[in-house]
Amino acid sequence: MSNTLKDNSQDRRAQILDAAIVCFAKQGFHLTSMHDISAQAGISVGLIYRYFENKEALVNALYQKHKGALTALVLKDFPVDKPARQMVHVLWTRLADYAREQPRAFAFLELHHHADYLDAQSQAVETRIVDLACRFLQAAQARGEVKPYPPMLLIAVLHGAFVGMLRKAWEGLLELTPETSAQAEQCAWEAIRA
Amino acid sequence: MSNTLKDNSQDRRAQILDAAIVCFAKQGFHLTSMHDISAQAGISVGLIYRYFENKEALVNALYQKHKGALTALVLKDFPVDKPARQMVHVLWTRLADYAREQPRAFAFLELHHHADYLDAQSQAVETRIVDLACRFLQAAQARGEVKPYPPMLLIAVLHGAFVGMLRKAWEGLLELTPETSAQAEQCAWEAIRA
Amino acid sequence: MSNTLKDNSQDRRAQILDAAIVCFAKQGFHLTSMHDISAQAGISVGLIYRYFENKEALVNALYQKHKGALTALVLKDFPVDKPARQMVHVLWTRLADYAREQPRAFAFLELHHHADYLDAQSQAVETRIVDLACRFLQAAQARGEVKPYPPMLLIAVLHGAFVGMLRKAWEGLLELTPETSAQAEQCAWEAIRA
Amino acid sequence: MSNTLKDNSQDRRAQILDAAIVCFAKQGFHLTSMHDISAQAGISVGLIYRYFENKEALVNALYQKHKGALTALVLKDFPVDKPARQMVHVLWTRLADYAREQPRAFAFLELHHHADYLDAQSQAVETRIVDLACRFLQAAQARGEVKPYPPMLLIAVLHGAFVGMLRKAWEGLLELTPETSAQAEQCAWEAIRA
DNA sequence: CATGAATGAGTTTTCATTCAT
DNA sequence: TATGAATGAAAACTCATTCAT
Repeated sequence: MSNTLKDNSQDRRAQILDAAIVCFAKQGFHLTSMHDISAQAGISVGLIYRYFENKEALVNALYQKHKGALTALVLKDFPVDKPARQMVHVLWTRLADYAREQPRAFAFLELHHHADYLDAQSQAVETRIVDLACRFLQAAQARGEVKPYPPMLLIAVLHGAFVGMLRKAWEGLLELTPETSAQAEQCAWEAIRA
Repeated sequence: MSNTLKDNSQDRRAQILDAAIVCFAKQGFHLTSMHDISAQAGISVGLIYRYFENKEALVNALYQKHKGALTALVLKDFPVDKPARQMVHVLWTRLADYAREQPRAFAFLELHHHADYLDAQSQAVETRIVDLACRFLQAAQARGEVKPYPPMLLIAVLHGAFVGMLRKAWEGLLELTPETSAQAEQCAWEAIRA
Repeated sequence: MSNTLKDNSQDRRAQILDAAIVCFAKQGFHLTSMHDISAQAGISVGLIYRYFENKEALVNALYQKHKGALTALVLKDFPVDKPARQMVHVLWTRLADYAREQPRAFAFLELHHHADYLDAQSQAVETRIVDLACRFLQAAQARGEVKPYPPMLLIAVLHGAFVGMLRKAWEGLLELTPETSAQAEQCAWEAIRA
Repeated sequence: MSNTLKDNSQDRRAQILDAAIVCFAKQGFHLTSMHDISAQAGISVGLIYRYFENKEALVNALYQKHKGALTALVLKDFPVDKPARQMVHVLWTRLADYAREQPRAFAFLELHHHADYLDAQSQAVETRIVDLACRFLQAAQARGEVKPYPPMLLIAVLHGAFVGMLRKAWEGLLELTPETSAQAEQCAWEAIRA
């Protein structure tokens, strides 16, 4: 195929990103050296720079990739016109699925504080999904299904509850089973329902 | 008096810790250099090492100091035998007061990910308060006031909701007023109530 | 014909050398990367190594090529048996023509300091022309036309004056016109004439 | 003394600058690593950065120091109102003295091409002395002592002749004695005299 | 007790050169 | 021939920590 090169190139990129997320999830951005990533990927340090301008560009590409994937996963056929309870259910289970299947990606996205190195584009990815969530919540408020509080507050509570659950699970303090996830979901729903 | 030395010593320690929290809250652990802290404190770098073994010991001392202070503040005359709703109210308002009055301490404690450098003792401080909270919740569960879910899950949701609220406020996406705080508290309560 | 290969080969060499001189004249040896040269030539990096052992061999080939070309140009039908004034005139105008027509080659040859990387052969090229000039000057001295100083000194003054003029022109401090060049030539002549 | 610290600091700076000029004169800017300089100075690499922001700041400080010293040396009690021949004599002998006594400084200043890294201030140092020389020459032209050519051209020829002489001496092609220097001076004078 | 100069290991980044395709 | 991905050594620069004063 004529696009073998392109494919190889994409493979390398993906390989580096995969290595990076292992390191970043485990140690965070600042404790991860470019050498760590190259070693994890089984390649030389210099090669990373053929694919990413620098460490910051790499972490931003990584953020955008996974935040984008998570967003897409959550929003795919999202039950926009269904009752809020069902939206919360879909949201929660999809987040939980993602956290279970891609624990490192989720850890990277939610466990660490990114403010240091995220660029405007990465921040925009986050902003976009928050805006979307706001609109859903406002619609639900209009239908009287959820509390008439600032939508951003409800998002904060929902998101915070989810992340709180995950953190305790990561710390080994909470066993994360379908049952506990469902219980947490119920909590989250009751937190915001009218 | 021999006490003068001790006092001066304590003053110095406090002075360094105060400088450190300014830096850590603003830039995080890894982006803060010992020189940053010494400059903020108006002393020399070397002097910090008379009071703290190394950077890690300093950050642990800082963590324990503020986590301890927060714990003490929250638990002071805590309405142990009152209804859960009231306990949540006291908890929430005390946390909110602390976050408002000691924004840097709260940012340091909750904004950053500490797993890298916290030692066993620091983790124990956290463990202690979580255990306490568990007991309160179990009592409330026994009284049928809160959901019969794993107490750790309820704690995760409560804590997560509070931190979520604060994060959005820090990001400038949410105005944190007594009213919004009260609304969030109501959410949190309904999240866990039976 | 087997010549086609040879010719292509020579073309490639020339193509690379042409690209190299653009880069070296602009940025100097150390700031020019092999990738810069390959990009300028529109070929791949690896290909350069089919024609030149390494970067140093390339710069030496380049030096010898242009120093040789300049030498040939200056010496072509040089008025060996004419009065020194006329020799200086021919020398000066040919140097000036070359500097005008091949500004990059001249910049490369005279603007930068080559001592770092020039090999024996490159230095020999320079030596050869200097020796030649010495002989001309000694003949002129024998005729009493130029000062009876060490010929090398007179060469140094002549060459230095020319390069000095060019440098100021490169720096934009001096407009280089036929008139100013002629004036400088007159200076140079009077510098060495008996 | 209360300024022991200041003095030590100045000593260190001077020590680093001294080491730097040895390296830069020998190898040029790009071939000299910060480690080379630290080794030459007998100190650690990191220490250089306490005294100079970075390599570029170091080379600029060095340039300004020596260009400034040379300028001061040349201009000290310069025979401004004396005949041009005498001015050329003073100029030439002082340059020659400096080149003999501070060969490395002179090599650094004149042998290498600085355009890459010199900052505005360093360039201003050079500009200032050239402007001054222009004024002297214009005055001499007004008195009919030197050729009525663009002053910058005369400067180029004078300066070029001197540097040309020095280069040949560095290359070992010319023995630089008081006599040859005087001869070159005579050449230089006749180059520009009316 | 207090300073801050000094160290050197560690980090990011570049680039000449090689080699499988 | 020709490519350009891959390597790894070396460079600039940082910073926690030490120690002479």
